[in-house]
Amino acid sequence: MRILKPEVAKSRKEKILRWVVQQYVETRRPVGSQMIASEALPDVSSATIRNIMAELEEEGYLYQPHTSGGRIPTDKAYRYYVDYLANVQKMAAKERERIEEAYDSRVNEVDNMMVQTSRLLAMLSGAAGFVYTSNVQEQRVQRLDFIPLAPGAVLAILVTQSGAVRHWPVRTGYTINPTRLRVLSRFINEEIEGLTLAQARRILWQHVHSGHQEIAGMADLATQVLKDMERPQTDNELYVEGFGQLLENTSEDDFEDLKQMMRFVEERDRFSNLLSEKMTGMEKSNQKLNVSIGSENELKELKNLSIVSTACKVGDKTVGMLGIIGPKHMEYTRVMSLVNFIGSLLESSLQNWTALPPAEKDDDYE
Amino acid sequence: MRILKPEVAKSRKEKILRWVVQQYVETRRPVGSQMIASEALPDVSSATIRNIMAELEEEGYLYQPHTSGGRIPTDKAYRYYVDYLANVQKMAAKERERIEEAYDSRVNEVDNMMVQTSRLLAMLSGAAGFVYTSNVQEQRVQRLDFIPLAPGAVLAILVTQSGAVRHWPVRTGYTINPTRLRVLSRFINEEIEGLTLAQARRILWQHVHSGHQEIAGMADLATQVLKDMERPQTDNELYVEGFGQLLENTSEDDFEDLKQMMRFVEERDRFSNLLSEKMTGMEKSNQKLNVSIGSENELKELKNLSIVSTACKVGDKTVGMLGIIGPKHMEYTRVMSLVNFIGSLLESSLQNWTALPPAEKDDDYE
DNA sequence: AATTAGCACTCAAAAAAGGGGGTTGACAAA
DNA sequence: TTTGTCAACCCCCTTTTTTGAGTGCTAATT
Repeated sequence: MRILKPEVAKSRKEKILRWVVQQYVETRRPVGSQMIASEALPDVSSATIRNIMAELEEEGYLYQPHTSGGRIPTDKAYRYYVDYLANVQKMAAKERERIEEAYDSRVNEVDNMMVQTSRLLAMLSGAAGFVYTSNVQEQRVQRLDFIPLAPGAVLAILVTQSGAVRHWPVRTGYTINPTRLRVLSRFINEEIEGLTLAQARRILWQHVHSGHQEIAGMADLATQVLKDMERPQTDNELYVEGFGQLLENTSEDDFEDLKQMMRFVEERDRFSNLLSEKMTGMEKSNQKLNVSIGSENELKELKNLSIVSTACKVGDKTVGMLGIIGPKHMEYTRVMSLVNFIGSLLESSLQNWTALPPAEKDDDYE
Repeated sequence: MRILKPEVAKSRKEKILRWVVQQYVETRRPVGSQMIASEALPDVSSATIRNIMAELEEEGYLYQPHTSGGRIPTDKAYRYYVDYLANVQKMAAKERERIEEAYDSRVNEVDNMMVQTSRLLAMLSGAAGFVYTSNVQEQRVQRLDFIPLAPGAVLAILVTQSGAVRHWPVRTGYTINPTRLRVLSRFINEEIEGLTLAQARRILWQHVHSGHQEIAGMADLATQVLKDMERPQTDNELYVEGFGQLLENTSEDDFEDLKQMMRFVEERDRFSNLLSEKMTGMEKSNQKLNVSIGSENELKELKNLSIVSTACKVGDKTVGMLGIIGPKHMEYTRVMSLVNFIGSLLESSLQNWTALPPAEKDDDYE
């Protein structure tokens, strides 16, 4: 993979490439040979650097927006930078602590971990943060309960083993005897605990159709609940926060890019799909941290943006992803370690609620 | 209040003022006398119009950004426009239907009404939409239930009479017998149904301290639940969606304004406070639809933005607000009727779940 | 063979220099 | 009170000039 010859590479070519990337990320201006000569490599003349940069251009790492006026990194350069040049540094202990604290106070403060995590990501990265929970249909049921709300109305509450809670109101049209409701709930829980939503639905359908006695008279309710479980539920799976942050750290040049990006992200489906694909991809290759640079995303809307994401596991099951999306010219080293770290925080937070002794049968609920 | 003399006003001055506002909203360019003369008032010469516009300027309705080159409306003009000139037109029946449909399918599709409503507002207005739920502490409890999650962990579920559902995990540290949990739940519900959260907390505290038998041994749990109820919960009260929309319909000139606005909105607290104040203000003056134009907001971040909002009632109690926030030069007539309409939709949707026969005692839950 | 100095050339960005078009204020006439 | 007219204004757009950093190339140097 390492394309550049070791000797030259290590000593100069790589150094120059790294410098161009860093400089460009910092200043957002094409980098020229003089600048490098004077600030990074005082012992080498600008002419030499020009030669090297010409080589780098030929190899596809640099690119001149105009015949003269400095060069800027290509996607390939960023990729190389991320893969070989950016030392995936651990974050300073002090910073870790600071973040950890912020995380704890936020995540415990509010029931919705996902939103808070996205927000924290955004705040710390200066880009937009997201948390994506993988397809709910594949998650496993921990409990499905019903709370009588009012005559003719019941609140269904679904808890998955990955700790997500989903609730929705169900209209039955008629009032259900609360005792029977509890019986139903108990029955259902015995049947479906630990199954995926999809499986659970199948089982329940069978029972509804076979007119199981515990369900008798409540077929309506059961049917409705099933229908609601079935829904793609696209929306609640994806949390994106911090457009403001992103805007903040963006110059007017990127206005159009941002517009496009937002349009894309606000079509939740497309962004969800992207993340879903990415997730399975990462699962296959057993990758933990992923960086997708510009056109690597294969979506024209994202050609000037990068996504840094990490898979989020509970036990050995990938349950979601989280990360940030921001301009291609971002501080990869910092952001990568940040995403990495917050990912681990969320994981341990999830673990807290789910990796408890496998949901022991407390079916003496009666 | 009506400052302009009726005769002149009705016939010309107002007409010109209205025309300037509408034209400016449409084109975003200063409006000159010729334009008005040729397109709006062909029977009047441009010189006359100049005179009138000079008056309007003197009275503070118009303002010249440059010594020549047309005039643009001041905040005062927008205010006048909104108050007297914009006929608060009903929306076309067809459009109403269309929206109603969209609303139904979205709101029923997903458990989170608030987010969906915000999104719909954004989509239809082209600005950012928000829904704000007023201070949870004042909302009334419908139910508080517990679902055993795992040994040592319980999920608390709170349903308010305005239909909001809040849930959070509680760690007890030790496993609670589910039967006793149910007893507790029943006991609590008997005690606090219909009270405000604040009241409920007070009552519960008393019981915890007096060591009521139903609570015995579960003081830990109760205490934790109380603590969680007590939290300001600032975050879950405010939903803002559609920055993308807003960006979309914004020219590069407003970039800075937008940045400021987003910064402001993403500091949830400040925006919440603003809305909270606005809400009490509206409640006092018994106002239904409110429009705050530019500097009327008394926040420099919003000096170029307007907020159109409506109070949202369940029964006769104001439970929240919803509306849109967008550039000062928006189509007020359209947006106002839109906000109005969607407000009524949300209201009736809430009513559906809450104004049912006053939550009959189904305490035979046992 | 690699490096360097020097030179002519290129081109984007910034500054300067025109018009054009629409607007205004003023004033005199209707 | 309204209107016609006109000089002056000034934003906006386009064109031109200037400037400065950067490049490629070649010949000289190490």
